[in-house]
Amino acid sequence: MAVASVVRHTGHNHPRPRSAAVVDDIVRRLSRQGYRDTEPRRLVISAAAAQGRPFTAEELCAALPCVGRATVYRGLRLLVDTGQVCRVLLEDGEMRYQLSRGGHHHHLLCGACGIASDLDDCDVEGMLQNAARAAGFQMNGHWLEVYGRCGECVRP
Amino acid sequence: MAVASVVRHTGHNHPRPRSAAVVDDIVRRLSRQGYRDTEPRRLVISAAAAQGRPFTAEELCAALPCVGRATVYRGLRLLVDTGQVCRVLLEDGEMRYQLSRGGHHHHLLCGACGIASDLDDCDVEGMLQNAARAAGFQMNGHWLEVYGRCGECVRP
DNA sequence: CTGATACTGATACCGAATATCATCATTGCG
DNA sequence: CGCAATGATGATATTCGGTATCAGTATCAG
Repeated sequence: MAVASVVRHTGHNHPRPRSAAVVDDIVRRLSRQGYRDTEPRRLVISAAAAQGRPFTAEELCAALPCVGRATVYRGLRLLVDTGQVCRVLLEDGEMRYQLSRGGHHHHLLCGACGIASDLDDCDVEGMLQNAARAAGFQMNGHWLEVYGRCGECVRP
Repeated sequence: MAVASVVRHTGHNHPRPRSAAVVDDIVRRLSRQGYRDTEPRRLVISAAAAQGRPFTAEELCAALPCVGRATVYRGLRLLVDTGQVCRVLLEDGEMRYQLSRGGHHHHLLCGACGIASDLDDCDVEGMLQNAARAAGFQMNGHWLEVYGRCGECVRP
């Protein structure tokens, strides 16, 4: 794959593919938290960024035959734990992953093309707070996924 | 309606637990769909009904040492597929199960005691429909879990 | 440069879930 | 009621996703 062959882990000034900026960004954030900047880790991030739709750990492994399984799994877990990648729950219960743009948001999951777009501006929070409080429940978090068809798949 | 006096398919006449009505109810619904009324299946349903909080397949197996693993897994899957049992997604991504009272509802999951109570009267549906439509998305389903502390755990 | 140490990756391992298949139980039907 | 058809069971083998191990390596602070 093109991306993998170009990305380097040293600080050289090569012309980079556009996903390189995203990778750099994440690597920088990780560095700030004490995590090292390594090539396998960059490859994992790069592959995650290259996926067009929510992916599984196994798919990442398949996309990175040159990186050890354990490393892919560890890298993915690190990204999830640090919030760089968010979990995406499919309608059938399968768990997948997707690079996160950060901030609170939910996913609009298209059952046809499988793409997950983000829904940022939705105030379920307040409504849920009220409903939960009415039930004597102190809410401090929620998980929401929305399923259906994206615009492209509805009107082809 | 006969209040469940005896278990029909075995020679034993155990006194029925009070959950027997629930079990009968589910068995009847399954029968209507062509699934047989068997003792192992009843045991699985009964065990599922006896759990006080969301459970895993393994927990059911442990609670039913006299029923084969495969049978427990098959039974649980059947219950999920037919809507008798609903999936409960924990905050950390773990999937558990719980007997469903039917009808559309969400779960208020207490992180302290682990109990999942139901939230029936909440109109996230409409709000989500609007938000999704605004994003050019045709919504036809959603998954929502609410996390926090139940009344008992907040004020002990 | 250099040492401390975080990281890697081949492999072994683990646990959850499913496939197999001979046997058994349930139910419809005569 | 009794019998055949077939759905269900359960011991076992197997698959599969994910983690633990650990010797060797790369990174980065000093």
